[in-house]
Amino acid sequence: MKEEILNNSFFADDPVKVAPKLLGKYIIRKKGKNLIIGKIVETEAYRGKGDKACHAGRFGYTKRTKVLFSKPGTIYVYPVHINMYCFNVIAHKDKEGEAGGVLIRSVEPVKGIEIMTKLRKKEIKKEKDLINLTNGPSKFCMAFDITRNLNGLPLSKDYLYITEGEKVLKKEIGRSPRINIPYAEEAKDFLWRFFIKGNKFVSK
DNA sequence: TCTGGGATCGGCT
DNA sequence: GCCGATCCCAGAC
Repeated sequence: MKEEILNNSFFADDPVKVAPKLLGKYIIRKKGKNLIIGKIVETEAYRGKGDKACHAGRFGYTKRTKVLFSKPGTIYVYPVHINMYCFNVIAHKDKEGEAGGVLIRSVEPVKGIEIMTKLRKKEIKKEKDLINLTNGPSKFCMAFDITRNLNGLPLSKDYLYITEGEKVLKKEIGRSPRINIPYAEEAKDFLWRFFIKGNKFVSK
């Protein structure tokens, strides 16, 4: 495992290229003295222009979507339903008017499992309970205490950051259409979901 | 094991 | 008003 922190240039590219590159990376949440660490095992790319699944593509520049147009490496958190959030990192070719991001769909717990368990208000009795802790975009947000007060902030070693983590080979990466975007017309068939093949913490 | 429905917030359609 | 980049539980098999 490499502890080197990714810098913003990592995210200054097409989200469809950044999304698979994030697999195997460690996402780290700092809460006081405690660290919560997860290995990223599933991501989805959302490209601004021409992507009807992406909020920026559907609605243009609005109060909610303006964060998608901000600098690569910015945090985008938004409520998807009641008390549930999704976490994205802004990724695009750092040019005026560009928008896009990468959704973290699931992670494998590496450290701080007791804290995640408390935040999720769950108990771990079987292996299945452990998998259920972080194998979905909103579950991951709950387990990592990611809420909308992080929306619009940059990734930072003070509270939330991503490191090199583990290397993932190309042949280990699977891809599929994105999940739960039936309204996105032709964009719902784009193979913009990426995951580590065979990893138990992948959501489907 | 699988499926359908409820939750009851918040931004835009 | 409408409905979602979701989760969880109850009830059916």
